[in-house]
Amino acid sequence: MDSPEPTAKTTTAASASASAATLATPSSASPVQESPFSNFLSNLSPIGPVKAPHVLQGFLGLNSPPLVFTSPRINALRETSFFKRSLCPQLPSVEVPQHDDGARKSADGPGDLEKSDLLLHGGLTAITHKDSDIKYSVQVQPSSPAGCVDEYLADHVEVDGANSTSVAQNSKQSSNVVQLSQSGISDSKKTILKFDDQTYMKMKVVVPEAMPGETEQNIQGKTTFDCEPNKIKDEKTCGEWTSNEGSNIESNLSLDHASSKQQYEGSNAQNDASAHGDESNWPPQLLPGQLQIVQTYEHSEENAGAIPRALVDSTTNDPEASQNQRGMSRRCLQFEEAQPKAIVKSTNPSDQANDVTDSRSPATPTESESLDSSYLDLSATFSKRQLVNLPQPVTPLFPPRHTGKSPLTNSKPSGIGLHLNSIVNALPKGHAATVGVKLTTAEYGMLETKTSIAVSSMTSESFDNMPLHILPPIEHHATPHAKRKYNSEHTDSFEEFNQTSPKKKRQVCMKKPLGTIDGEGCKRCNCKKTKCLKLYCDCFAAGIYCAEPCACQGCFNRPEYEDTVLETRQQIESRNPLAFAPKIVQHATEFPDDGNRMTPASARHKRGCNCKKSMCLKKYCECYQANVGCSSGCRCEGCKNVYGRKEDYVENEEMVSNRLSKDRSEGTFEDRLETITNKNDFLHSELYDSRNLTPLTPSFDCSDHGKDAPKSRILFGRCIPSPESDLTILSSYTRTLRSLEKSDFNDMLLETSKEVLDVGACGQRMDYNSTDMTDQFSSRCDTLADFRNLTPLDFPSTAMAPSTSCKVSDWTNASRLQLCPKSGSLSSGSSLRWRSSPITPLTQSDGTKNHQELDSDNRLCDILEADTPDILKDASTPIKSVKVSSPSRKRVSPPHTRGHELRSSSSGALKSGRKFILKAVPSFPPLTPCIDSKGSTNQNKSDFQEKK
DNA sequence: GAGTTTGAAACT
DNA sequence: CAGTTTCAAACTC
Repeated sequence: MDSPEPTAKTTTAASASASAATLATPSSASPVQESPFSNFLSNLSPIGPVKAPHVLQGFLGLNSPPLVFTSPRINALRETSFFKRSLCPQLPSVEVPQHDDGARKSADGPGDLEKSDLLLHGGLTAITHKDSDIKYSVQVQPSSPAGCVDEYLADHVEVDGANSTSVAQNSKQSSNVVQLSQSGISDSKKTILKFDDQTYMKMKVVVPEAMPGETEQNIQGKTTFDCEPNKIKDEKTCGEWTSNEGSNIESNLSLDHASSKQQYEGSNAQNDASAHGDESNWPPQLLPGQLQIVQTYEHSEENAGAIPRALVDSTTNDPEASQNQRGMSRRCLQFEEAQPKAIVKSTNPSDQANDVTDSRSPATPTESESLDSSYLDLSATFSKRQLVNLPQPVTPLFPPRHTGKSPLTNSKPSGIGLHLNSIVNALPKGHAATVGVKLTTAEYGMLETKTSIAVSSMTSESFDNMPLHILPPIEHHATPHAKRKYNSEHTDSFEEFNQTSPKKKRQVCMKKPLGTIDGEGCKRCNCKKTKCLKLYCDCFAAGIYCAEPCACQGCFNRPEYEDTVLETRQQIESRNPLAFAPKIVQHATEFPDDGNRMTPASARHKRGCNCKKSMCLKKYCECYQANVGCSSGCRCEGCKNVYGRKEDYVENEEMVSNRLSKDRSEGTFEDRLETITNKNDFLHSELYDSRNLTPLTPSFDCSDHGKDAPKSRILFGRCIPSPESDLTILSSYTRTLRSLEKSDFNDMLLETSKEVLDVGACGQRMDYNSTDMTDQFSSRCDTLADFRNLTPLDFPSTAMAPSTSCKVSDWTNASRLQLCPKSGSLSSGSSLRWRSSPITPLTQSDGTKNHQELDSDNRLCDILEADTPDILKDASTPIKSVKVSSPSRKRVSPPHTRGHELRSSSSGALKSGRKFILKAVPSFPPLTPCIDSKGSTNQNKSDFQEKK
């Protein structure tokens, strides 16, 4: 933890080369915040005073090189560190001033240093994530407290000054930085905003936001934060920029952090250890992010080197490109370059930058960036996917969850859980889609990140439609991009709140716009005693910030109190992981076994209602309020729910279970599939139309072409073994997937999807082939249930509970892996995808061949699964989740046990789930809308048949 | 708009 | 886990 200094020493000593030495020294200094280097730097350059701090910071980043020399690890990291260096310059300019100030302002004592170290570590971890995925950016922010950010920034700055690599950028930044430093912290911030244009402003904004979120953020961070809003407000889009760009900044920060981290680690083994320790010690918010990051880092380490380079290159290039693009380009570069790795290591920013910029096609700064980046990321991810192993590199997604803590990260990750809730409750269709994406990203890490990215890219357009200010923590914003766009569009709202802009996490609940679907969008709460920090508050429960329309008193559910909100969320989630999960889930049980029967309301309330006097005919009843029928989970008395009585539901379940048993014995698999598909389509259409619950983003809808969306939902529903499965969630995921398809990403996905489908088919075959179909199903169902349990989600919740995510994220990741495969087995259509879910290429022993290939697609599935799990979990089946998956995504848990239990319990739902699974398979073709290309679905189907 | 009813959330 | 309390929305007037 405290080792930073030692590391610095080592680094300095090691840094024999002049450039390396300069860089290294700063880096070392930056962590420690010691001024020797800064002084030295100041002396060297006229900018000195300003740069000195920057240099220090930058050097921190630079230190990595020296560090490299010092520590054996460094070698591995070196490349990354170098890349990071290049990257650092970009960020540094912005952060450096803050960092320096913050460091100085903050107690100079060792404690501060430790903090910084911790932060740095967190940043490093975050960086690793970055390398793997876009998510990293998000993670970084969330994970790293403001202090961390500052340090990182400082490092970057130093790097800029020190490194010649990113000359142009550095020059720009350095100038800005210098000015800032001179002006003073607050002034510097202001100036930064001005200077930064987009990127710089973003950086500052991000930092301040992050800082404010944390309790003890550096004074600088606070000052910046305070100042920023005003400036932002002044600038029309300040809020927007912050929010939108926040993602970029996050990415940048994350990158920087990553670079610093790597360097840092490389230089000091101790630092690494300390870093880990620090991570553990970090504030809860940070911890989750860090944890996630760490995990991802581990996975991504292989790729880390390449990625960092890419990042660095991108960053270097970014300066040249528009600032907005920078963030995006970085991400994109990371992904894109990650594969190429070789491309640039560090110094040749221009070339890479050019490439990046070229690749990008920014329509508008924010949007274009977001979109472009998303696309790029996607492409990168896909390229990775091609390898099948990609998921790991992509890893960064997790951080988003954690992001709840850090504004940036929060925005992305948190989105999921909250989104789900919000979506279910009131979010517009578009939101739902986003939610799904977010969820996936947040919890599923790499896969999620990819998907999220893809989604974000895809949805970015749709995001415009997304007015909701979803709490970041819960939902991991699929991608910063989406946020960006969203923010830009909704900046006004943000401005109102003042804060907000940067924080992506929760988006303030737009007055009514959100409710586009419902009309309400966000309910206006009227909390008086809970400060809108309890589930009593609809806004809080939905993962959104309270907005003007709210009549709440003493409201803390506002961006200004993001930290408080996140903490509270975590607490609530700790008590009930599903607290923020969507309440409405679709029941598999209702699936039309007969084929003709469509349960208009397949959706059900997770926990069910407990009405005694309202007979479920008033809005007191949550089921009624959600326009869903009561289910066996309800404890209502005298249920007369017009959407479906509890009694009827129970009967259905029984019938379904009976039929399933029958079908198994009698019907041919294909026939079933056909019938099922037909039914499903119908159901989907109904559900989709009837339900407000699953708001699709327009974009998604478009992609789906209407039909597809419903189908996809249906499939998912089928996939869900348990009656409780959330169609809505699934649908959202599918939508996201679809959106992805639209994007460039589609091609990649299609290929992968095909493979995945094949795999899924194989998996299904396996299942079917297996003598005990039921067992398999049950097991799968179990796995799904496990997933549910595992990933309560945050997706939603996770999304909602990004903060809690730390724990959740870990297990969720594992669960995902398992789930994917299992899920695949369960539900044919969705299952295929899930199965294929790359995450667990292997998870399923089913022996699917190319799980890896599938994995890429599976990621999406995973995401979906992740979402579904939450729902599922919540939903009826409290199946005990068996921790299953290992980080590697292999299935650890034995589904059988569960399956066994399920059998024994033999709830109709389970049975129905099985049927669904079979059905789902056939439905794939229709589902195609989902991420997977239609062709892929067809192939899957064919494959499946063949296998049969 | 005030008061009552209701059921979920929170607490014990 | 069950019972009680608290809370805010839904509802009524």
